[in-house]
Amino acid sequence: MTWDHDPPPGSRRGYHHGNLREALMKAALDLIAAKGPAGFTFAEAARAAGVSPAAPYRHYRDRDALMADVARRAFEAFEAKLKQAWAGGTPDAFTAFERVGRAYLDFARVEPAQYSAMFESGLSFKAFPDLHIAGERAFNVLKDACSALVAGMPEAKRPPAMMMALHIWAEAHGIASLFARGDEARRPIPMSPEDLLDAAVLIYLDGLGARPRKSGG
Amino acid sequence: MTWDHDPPPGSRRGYHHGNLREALMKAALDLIAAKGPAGFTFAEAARAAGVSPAAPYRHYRDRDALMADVARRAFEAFEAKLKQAWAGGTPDAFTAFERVGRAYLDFARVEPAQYSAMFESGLSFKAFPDLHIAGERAFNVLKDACSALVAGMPEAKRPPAMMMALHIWAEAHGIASLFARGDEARRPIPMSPEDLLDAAVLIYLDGLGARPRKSGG
DNA sequence: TGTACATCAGTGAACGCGCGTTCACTGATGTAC
DNA sequence: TGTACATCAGTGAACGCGCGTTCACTGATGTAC
Repeated sequence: MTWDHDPPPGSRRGYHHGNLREALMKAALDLIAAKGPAGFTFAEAARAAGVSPAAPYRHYRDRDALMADVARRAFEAFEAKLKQAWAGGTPDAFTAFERVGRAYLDFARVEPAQYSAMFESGLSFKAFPDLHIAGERAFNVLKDACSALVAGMPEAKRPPAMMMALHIWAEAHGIASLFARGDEARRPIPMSPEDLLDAAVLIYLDGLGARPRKSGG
Repeated sequence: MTWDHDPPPGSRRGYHHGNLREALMKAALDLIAAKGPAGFTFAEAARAAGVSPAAPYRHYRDRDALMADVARRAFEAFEAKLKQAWAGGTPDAFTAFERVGRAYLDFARVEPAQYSAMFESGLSFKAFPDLHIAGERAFNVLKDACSALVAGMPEAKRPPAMMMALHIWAEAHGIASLFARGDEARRPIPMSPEDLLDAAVLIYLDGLGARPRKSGG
């Protein structure tokens, strides 16, 4: 057995990097975290990965292609987190739904660079269909949760899950990008973003008549 | 009388530009509209304004200072539009409130570059206090509208205007930046952003118990 | 009304820098036999 | 197991380019008298 294919971090590498794609994505995320979604260059990512400026061209056509790959992977991680929070709607849809909301903001906070890559990179969905698909899949977690949440309501009063999901998404994204970001552009508010979203979701569900009545009102 | 101080657009100018500050801001807005908030340089703005690359330094310390001035002016225009839509809460607070929501999205749509400058420039509020103040003033229009809207409710059930304003703002901003933007990063949805926000506000106000009952429900 | 002078708001040339991209190349790896 | 060879994934030097910034300068404007 040999460790050549899996060098410990920081070890000397030979002529071939071994996992440059991965290293470039990590470098890109670090640079996004430090300087915003527009704040990295192909050359800089190469330097951070410890290779010559020409090396990235073996893996990506240009900077945007690298960015798109980063964003796609971010959407996949985001989808996984939301799914995990939903946990099949256990113990009940309502509880699980609130957990999804908190998971949304959590992701934006813990992984601001990934959040930026997904929503602030300015990449065209036409140019990167994979990205579009990955984004849809993450959104569908939210939409399915909405469906499950209102499934118990009488059909006539049941709101469209699509509309509901768009409302919740917009609220969560608005809060994340205005009040929960990690950089200097964050706007200070007199409460936590999590509490703010929690309250918004409660009020919204009350408005729909979709909240289980616990003690009247 | 002379027209020297107010040259018709396109006319030949002399050695002095006459209104370079204004011209630079306009150039910046055009470039933001074309290439996003990160998509312009000091040199490019100078070129667009028809002056040498050194000229802007007589008016702005650097690119960020120009950007901040653009954003500050955008906030002022935004505040004016929201105020105009609110129109003192006439004919009634509820009607006026919905008008403010539509005005919000309208601004984001008609002036995507200004919207970008306000919310996606990534400028630090610490570094540009004027910008912070201008943003607060625009926000206060929304907050005052919220106060007026819930003024008729019994005090015990009245929600805090600050929370309410943050909720509405986040929803409007989320919709604007996800679904109503002018560039390729817009996500297509099966309804108009205006209708989406309208519905969200109605449901939210119902949840608060702040909507006037017209025909039961 | 004219003149001298200070100040303002431009010019244009120059600089160093980092970026994107190409190129011929080369070391390492995988595979056919 | 060994060898020849194709392919892969890097190097490093080079290029043209636009940017930010500085500098001595200069034309236009405003003002004191």
